[in-house]
Amino acid sequence: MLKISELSAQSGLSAHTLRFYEKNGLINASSRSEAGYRYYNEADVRRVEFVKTARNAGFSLEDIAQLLSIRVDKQSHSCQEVTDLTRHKLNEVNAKIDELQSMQQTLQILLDSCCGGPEKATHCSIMEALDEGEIRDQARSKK
Amino acid sequence: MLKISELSAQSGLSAHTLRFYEKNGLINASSRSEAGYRYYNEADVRRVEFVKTARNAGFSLEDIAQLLSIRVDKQSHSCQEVTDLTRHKLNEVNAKIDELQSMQQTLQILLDSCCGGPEKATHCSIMEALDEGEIRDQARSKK
DNA sequence: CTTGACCTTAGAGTCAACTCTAAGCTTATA
DNA sequence: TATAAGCTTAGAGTTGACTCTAAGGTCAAG
Repeated sequence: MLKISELSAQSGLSAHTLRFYEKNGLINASSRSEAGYRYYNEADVRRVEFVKTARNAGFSLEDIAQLLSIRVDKQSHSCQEVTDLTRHKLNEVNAKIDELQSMQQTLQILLDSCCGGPEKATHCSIMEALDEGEIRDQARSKK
Repeated sequence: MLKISELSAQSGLSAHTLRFYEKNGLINASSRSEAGYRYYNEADVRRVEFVKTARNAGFSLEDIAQLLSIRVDKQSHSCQEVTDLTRHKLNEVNAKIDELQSMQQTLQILLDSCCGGPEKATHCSIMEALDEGEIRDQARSKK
């Protein structure tokens, strides 16, 4: 049984974050000491690791809550539900990458166009490009 | 001279956003009617367009404030300042892309590994992979 | 028995970039 | 002249994922 600081050390998540995840229904300490201290058993630790792994894969806490509810009762859920979540997340990630790559290109072009020296910015080609607005408009994701 | 709703229509930014930008020192209406209505002249409109363009390129509002302060007094600033800002932003964008591409790969591998069918999730390989934590750890950007 | 490290809670604060609300003027149209 | 559309402000709310604070209880070592 681990105390919260021990789980924190082991998992790399702060005690604050562990409590925050608990408040949001993601994890739980399966028992408490008389004084109310959280004690985590092996299953708790595995659940925390699951959350960490899913978070690393890019899932939001809300997504993870869904994945967890599937995890505790796999009988009642299908692979399709899991792939749907995953595909949806992948689409989001892809959209974000597209957006960033477009910015990357723009910024690279700007950088390449400018001398970058100690010259006065009076004729700086970056400033000119921004002034002209010659940069293609870009779908910006809202959320 | 444009009223705020007219500038809004022309620029595609909401009146709310225009006021918000003003509150943050990015833009200004160079004059006001007797009743206090904002009136934007051509220079104002150009400044708003500059902000829009810079935002599309990926600059934060804080970056844009800096770019604007260079813009109004190019004599006192060098190309290097401008490229520094741009390079810094490019580095941020590149880091974010790396992070997202790593997620993309992970998610794609997960998706490829799972049947995605109506089968019960009892042996779902995505759930298993998340359980095993076999997914490489990933630097997650803080801000 | 005291000190200091650790634990508890509810709740507030942070970040960025909006987005919206309320309450009250102003202006254009019918 | 009445109505509706549009403008003003200060200030609060949104989102996601934390991060921190305050006020207090607990526990092990010296």
